[in-house]
Amino acid sequence: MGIQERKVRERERRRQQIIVAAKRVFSEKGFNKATMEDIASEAELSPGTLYLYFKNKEELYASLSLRILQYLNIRVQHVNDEKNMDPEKKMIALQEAMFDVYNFDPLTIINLFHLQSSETLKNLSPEFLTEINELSRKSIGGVANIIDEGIKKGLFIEKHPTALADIFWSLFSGVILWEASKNILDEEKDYLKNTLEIAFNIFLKGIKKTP
Amino acid sequence: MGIQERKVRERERRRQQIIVAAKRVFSEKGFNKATMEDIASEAELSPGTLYLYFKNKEELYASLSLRILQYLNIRVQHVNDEKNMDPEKKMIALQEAMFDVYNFDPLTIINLFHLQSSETLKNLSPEFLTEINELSRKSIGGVANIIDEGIKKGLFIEKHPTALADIFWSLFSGVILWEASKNILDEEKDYLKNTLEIAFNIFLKGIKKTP
Amino acid sequence: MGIQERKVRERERRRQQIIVAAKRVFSEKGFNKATMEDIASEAELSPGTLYLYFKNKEELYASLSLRILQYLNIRVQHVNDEKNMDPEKKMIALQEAMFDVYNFDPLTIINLFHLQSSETLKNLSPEFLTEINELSRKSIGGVANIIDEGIKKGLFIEKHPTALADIFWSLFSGVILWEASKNILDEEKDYLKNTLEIAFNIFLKGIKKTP
Amino acid sequence: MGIQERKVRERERRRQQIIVAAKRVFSEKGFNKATMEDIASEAELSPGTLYLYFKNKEELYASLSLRILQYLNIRVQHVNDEKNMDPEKKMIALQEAMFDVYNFDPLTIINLFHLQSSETLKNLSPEFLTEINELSRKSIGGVANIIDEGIKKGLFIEKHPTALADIFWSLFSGVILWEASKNILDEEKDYLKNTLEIAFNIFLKGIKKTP
DNA sequence: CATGAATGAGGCTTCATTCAT
DNA sequence: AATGAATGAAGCCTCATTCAT
Repeated sequence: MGIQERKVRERERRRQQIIVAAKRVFSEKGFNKATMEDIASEAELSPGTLYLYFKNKEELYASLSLRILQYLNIRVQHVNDEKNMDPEKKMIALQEAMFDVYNFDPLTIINLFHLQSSETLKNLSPEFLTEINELSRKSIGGVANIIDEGIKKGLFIEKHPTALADIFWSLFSGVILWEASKNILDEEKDYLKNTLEIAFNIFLKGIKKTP
Repeated sequence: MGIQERKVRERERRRQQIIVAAKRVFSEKGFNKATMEDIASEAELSPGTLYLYFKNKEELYASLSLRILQYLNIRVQHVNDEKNMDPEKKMIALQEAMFDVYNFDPLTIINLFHLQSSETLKNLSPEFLTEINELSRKSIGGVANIIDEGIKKGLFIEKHPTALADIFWSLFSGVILWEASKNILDEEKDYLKNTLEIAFNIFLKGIKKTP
Repeated sequence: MGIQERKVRERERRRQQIIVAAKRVFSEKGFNKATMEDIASEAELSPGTLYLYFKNKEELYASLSLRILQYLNIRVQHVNDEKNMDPEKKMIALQEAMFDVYNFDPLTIINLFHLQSSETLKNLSPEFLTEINELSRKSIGGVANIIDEGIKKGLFIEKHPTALADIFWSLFSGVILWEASKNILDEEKDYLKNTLEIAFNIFLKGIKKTP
Repeated sequence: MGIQERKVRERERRRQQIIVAAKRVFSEKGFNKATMEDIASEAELSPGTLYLYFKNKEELYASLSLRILQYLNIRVQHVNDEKNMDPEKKMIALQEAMFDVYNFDPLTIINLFHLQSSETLKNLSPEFLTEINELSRKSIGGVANIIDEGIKKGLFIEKHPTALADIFWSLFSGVILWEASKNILDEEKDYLKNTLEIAFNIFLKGIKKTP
């Protein structure tokens, strides 16, 4: 039995090893410029080995995003499930959750938003599209729930909650992508955290009903 | 001289012809899946001809963005230059300007944001990077100016104006990319305009000082 | 106009150039061991060029067979169309026709039979399968016609003409493949022509009704 | 010693297990599309194990043919050894023998003829080539013997007996391959047995001297 | 200027084979 | 003996770019 378990653990470890390498390479070069060879050598494996763990380049790439989306999802639902917390507090908790997720793995979050805002999406297999789609919907649905609660309690402006949740999501991804992009344009200091905080504050203030 | 001029005009016309084709093809397939062959045949030209007008595929792609950025720039400066308009009005005028720019050429705007939020950026020639960088800075600088004015007049919250301008920019691009992406994920109705308007309202409300 | 024609001619010439090279390489190495690189360098072209004329390796391979099958077809129909020739004479004419086709391009005939008697068939695109199928059927149908005529005239044994035509075809391809194979097994003298003639004689004698 | 024997027996059993699996997989996919992995999993073994019993893929493939050739050989010699049977009867016995061999293991017979009529032959190791060559020669030699007897007794036409035996062999393999191929081209009914019988009859009639 | 055929580098992927356990 | 994960060589094919016409 022990032997079986160890195999499973080793397999998982190897998968991780590849994922870590892929994350680094994809982040540095982007999906198209990154080669499987690059990733293999970053992972100190042979190219063929990658295919024992991932069906193809696309699936490897999408795997990164799936993991982080799942994590994000859990965090959003967590906030959602708090019974005795008022919507505004929940929004702040949400902000913290998204911060955490970002900090947990910034490269992958950037990858995810790259994926979501790019051509690559068009070439993904339908299964992956569906999976990503569902996970995204779930997360945004969670956000929409919280906002809806606020609307119903007369705290937030009366707009379609999903639209507001979309805007929340757009703001988050927009800021992250734009700051990442600025880092490429000129390697200036990284203002991300600060900017993100201001952005969230503006959003919250913006959706609150004024008395 | 007339001949000289005509030549110049014809050259410019041909360039346009290519740009129009490129815009369509890049929008449909994304940078990497679009081939020079695709663009050539869309422009009813031969592949070789493309290289008489653009150094390479990358430069052709970036050219699209440069044009729209220049236009956006002009519109932003216009708003900026209004002497007798209070900052809040200017923000609304800005919103309208960005709407116009988007409507003027949605595909290219999406292209621009794809470019800005993507791997492709990394592979651009330094010259292009600089040019895009400068144009973006100028536009955002214009936005920052307007916001700064509002801050100085005690109308807007006291945050770094450039940070706020970045957020404004991020929100705009974030919403556009996310809506475009949703269109890929599932071909649902296009809520872009509506969402964008709500987003701008929230932003404006969010940066206004409450009495 | 001349220019157009010349282009067409040159294109055809280039196609031939590739076909000749492919024939040689496929004959020498067989479908699977032959690489596109091999063929390209035999044709003194770059690998990419092959793909301007043939969709893929498979199609290039099958093209060889199609050409010879078409030629064979014509020859068979020719014999078939002779009005004033008795069936036995026609059978002999048929034999000569098949000889001619073989002599016209032995390598390709061997290729054809290799193709037809091999696994490769299974991996061919459906279109090619259909095309080869139809051409083969036509040829064999022609043979069957002639045999049928003989049966009706009471000259040949009363068996299903298609079965007899199949046997005729099998004998032809069987002898050719077996002799080719013997040439590999040990480079002995080439008895093909002689053997083929005896085989045909036996066949003809075998299907003739004895008084 | 008992232990020794059991080991040998078990080793042989395992070899059989692999051969059976290989037969099935090669028949279904052909030599090149069949992977060692396929065969291993069909045999419910790991790929590595295959290499404990066969030097490589090629040798495994050829092994199948060797076995059936040996069996065929025995059957042919049997007929050959009949003292009190006239040549024509022997030819009929031969036909029955070949039928039996085919029925005993049709897939392998088809494999054998595929091998013999294909590119794969060229890539076989010299040792295997020699072995197959010798076995084939023996079988055909046996056939030639019988025919020679018939010729000497004035029953069969006066052609080189080996040539006639080659034709006999070609006819047999030709019909089998062609019918197998037709089954691929269009999954029509299987006329093999019937066709084969007619073919043999024609051959026999064709080589008999007419009074 | 325009063409478009040709190039050839390079990527993804497969799979026979090996070897540590 | 058996395993099966890992290897890495090699093949097919694409496509940005060039250049002779």
